[in-house]
Amino acid sequence: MSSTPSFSPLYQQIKALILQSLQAGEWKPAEPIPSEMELAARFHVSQGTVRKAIDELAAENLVVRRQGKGTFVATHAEQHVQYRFLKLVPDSGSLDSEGPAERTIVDCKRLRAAADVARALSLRTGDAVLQVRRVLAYGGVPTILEDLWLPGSPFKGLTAERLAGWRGPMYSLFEAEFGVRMVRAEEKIRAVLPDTAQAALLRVTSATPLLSVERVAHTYQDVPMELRRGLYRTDTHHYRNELG
Amino acid sequence: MSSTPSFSPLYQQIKALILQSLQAGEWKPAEPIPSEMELAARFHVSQGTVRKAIDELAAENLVVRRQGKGTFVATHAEQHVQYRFLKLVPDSGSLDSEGPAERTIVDCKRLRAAADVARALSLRTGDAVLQVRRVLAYGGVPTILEDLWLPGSPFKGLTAERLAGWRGPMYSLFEAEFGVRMVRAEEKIRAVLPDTAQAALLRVTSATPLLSVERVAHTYQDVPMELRRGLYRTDTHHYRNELG
DNA sequence: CAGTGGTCTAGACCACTGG
DNA sequence: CAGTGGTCTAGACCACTGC
Repeated sequence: MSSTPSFSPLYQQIKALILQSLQAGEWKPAEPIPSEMELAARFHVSQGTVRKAIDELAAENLVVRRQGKGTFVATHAEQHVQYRFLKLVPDSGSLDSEGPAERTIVDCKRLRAAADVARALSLRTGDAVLQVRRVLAYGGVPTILEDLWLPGSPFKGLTAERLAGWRGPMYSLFEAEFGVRMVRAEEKIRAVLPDTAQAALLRVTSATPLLSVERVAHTYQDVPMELRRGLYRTDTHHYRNELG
Repeated sequence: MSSTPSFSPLYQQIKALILQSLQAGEWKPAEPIPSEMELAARFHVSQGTVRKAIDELAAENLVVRRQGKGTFVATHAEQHVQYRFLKLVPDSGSLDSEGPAERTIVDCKRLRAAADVARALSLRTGDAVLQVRRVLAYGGVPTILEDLWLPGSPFKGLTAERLAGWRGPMYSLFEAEFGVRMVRAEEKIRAVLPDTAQAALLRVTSATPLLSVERVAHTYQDVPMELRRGLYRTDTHHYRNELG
């Protein structure tokens, strides 16, 4: 029924079209997308086909279904759990018994990308990047030290003040202020010892083993938009993972 | 159309019924389950309803769909990738460029469960458990040291010889010889320093930070059936995780 | 070729939300 | 109440597998 050429299941084509609209910003984060009926009419397919397309988008966390209300563009802000990508949890503390993290921006500057940073972000060595270093503390105990690198152009105008003044997850600032939506990420985890600067910021000795978590976060189309190197203290917290 | 009482969507009830059959061993690992049409007839529902039930089972990796052939009971054996639950990968090596692990059983004995082990396995302190210690090496380099605890009764008859003689993943031995199918697991990851015995087995100094991975693996109904504490060297490998 | 899972449709009805 | 997503059905046809 659709006029789209090529061959793949219809619902995949519909999914791709919806994805384009999401990416183009036709609907803003946390806003509803058109109803299944409307989309079915727009694309000249049955509601069931639209449904299957949206089912996949929902499974990939790009969109959130809410019965009786509609389907909404996913966001890192009002996410039922904040910090969607952070898997570090307190050892004993039940659920979110732990208050919000106390955040401190240690450093924030523009510089030219080193080779490894450039490669991770699909830039060329020497391209402008923004580097941020911050510490997250829980109950006064510094627990996470993060260095992160962002490509210069999409994040033009991002400053330490902007970061420090923001309430809520950093990724929701990226969405609201720069239109950059992180959709998927991959992490490489190692055990390391901190250098003296790192040890000082986390208030541990340099003989304390720490979790090194290197994350590359991607927007749509698997475009890498952030490199983040975290050092996690694991004496009071642990990295929690589910295996299916 | 179904006669099952209570209220939940029909396809959920069907899913539960199929799950019961899986659990009861009506169909063995790697064997096909009845076709959608047959199941629809058996349960007096439409094929579409069975389909949705099976879709969920497939999403949970309990079952594998193969177009034109049928739907098969998932197994840890012929899994397209072996070691379904092992997320440690070589740093540079592309995919499975790395040969199979060289496995060494260091120890295997029956003893009474300590409090922490008992709690993880939902046993009582002092209940019989089997404890195994083994080392996995890649290219002659010992990389993983694992201690694991299994509840005594389901694994009656498991010996070091049985383990050492088995080709393929340990979980596929559990399936084939003891009818125990691990379906889900959760891991708690920390950075630690090894004690002297651990350091010796991995041939590192006791100042080498290692990844501590504590896994609890569950069968059907979320019954815990294995506690596994792994120490991973992360100088040549890393723990890889995907975040959706 | 027959049998399997995979797609697509059209229509009915249910459950939840909000005005 | 009307509008949304969620379930269920029945039937047609497609794509892949193996005999």
